[in-house]
Amino acid sequence: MGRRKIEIERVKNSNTRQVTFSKRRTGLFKKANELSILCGGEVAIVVFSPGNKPYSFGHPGVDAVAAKYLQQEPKPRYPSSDASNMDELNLELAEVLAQIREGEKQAETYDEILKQNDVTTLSNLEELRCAYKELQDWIKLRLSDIEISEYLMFLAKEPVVGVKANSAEQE
Amino acid sequence: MGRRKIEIERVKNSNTRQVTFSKRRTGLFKKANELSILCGGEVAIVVFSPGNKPYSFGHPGVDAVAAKYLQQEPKPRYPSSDASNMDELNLELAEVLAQIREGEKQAETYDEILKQNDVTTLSNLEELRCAYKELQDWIKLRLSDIEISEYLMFLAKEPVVGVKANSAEQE
DNA sequence: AACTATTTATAAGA
DNA sequence: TTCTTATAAATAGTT
Repeated sequence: MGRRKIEIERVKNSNTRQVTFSKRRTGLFKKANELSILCGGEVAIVVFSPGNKPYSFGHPGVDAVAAKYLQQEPKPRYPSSDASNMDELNLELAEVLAQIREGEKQAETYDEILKQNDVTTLSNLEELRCAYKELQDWIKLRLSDIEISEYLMFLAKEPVVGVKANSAEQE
Repeated sequence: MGRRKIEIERVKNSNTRQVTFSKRRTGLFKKANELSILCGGEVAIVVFSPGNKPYSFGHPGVDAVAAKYLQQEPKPRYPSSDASNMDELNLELAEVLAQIREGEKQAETYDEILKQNDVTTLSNLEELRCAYKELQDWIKLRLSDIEISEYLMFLAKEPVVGVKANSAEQE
């Protein structure tokens, strides 16, 4: 998207990396803003620069996004923790862990393939690579769901932490 | 950026809006991914579709970035609950997340090995198998870390973390 | 889900 | 650093 095509890999030169970060962060926030306006969706972004400086963007704000997320959940989840609610949580947690275990079994299957050393052709290797990729994607998906709920829990608990207005983009 | 220039304003047609959302969300996440790789930065995005479905992207993970973001906030941010305890929790959580991050990098390394299709000898295969096994162990470790962090959430007396099953990913 | 005509983002250069 | 511009990439409308 510039004078030359670049590989997506860590930019070696520190200075160039900083410049790239600034440009692309601007672009990312612009895209996020457009998305929220075009589709009426809510968006929150937090990003750290190579120099570890935090930048954030949110429409209409991270806390609002969190509130919406929590609202859409069908089950009441925030009463003073009584027994029945705890049971409910445990059930949900058990569900997820069951899924995780299921995935582990899948992983073991792939491992079995690897243990049979008769994988010699490239086509087999490619097949293997795909299976591996699928596994990774599955894990990411699973983790992503867990992470989002943890993240939003943080935010819900913390009304003070909003997303700063995205002015002063300088670094 | 398409057949015609469009104004940045709410897309009126519901169907078109949904399509636009899907396309642009994909683009946004791709950009975020590129940014994190090119610049080694950390990125987290939470976005809601017009149909109110949540999507998230995080490198190394949404909660990891969020925790880092929250941690460096200097101001007291837990007015009602015990501040020192909450800070302690945050620190513990951050530690776990740091370990997770480390493991993710390791996983990426293994993935790189697999992507290079020039693995042809049996010795290489054996090496590959070991790498894969290590990855599996790492995954198990990581999953137990997640359980720990959820447990920490419990200890924080927080409204319980609801983990949402991620079925029906279609939108 | 694919396909392109265009618009938009941006890498390198000034 | 900020602006410019050639080029790569994203995407709006179409099939």
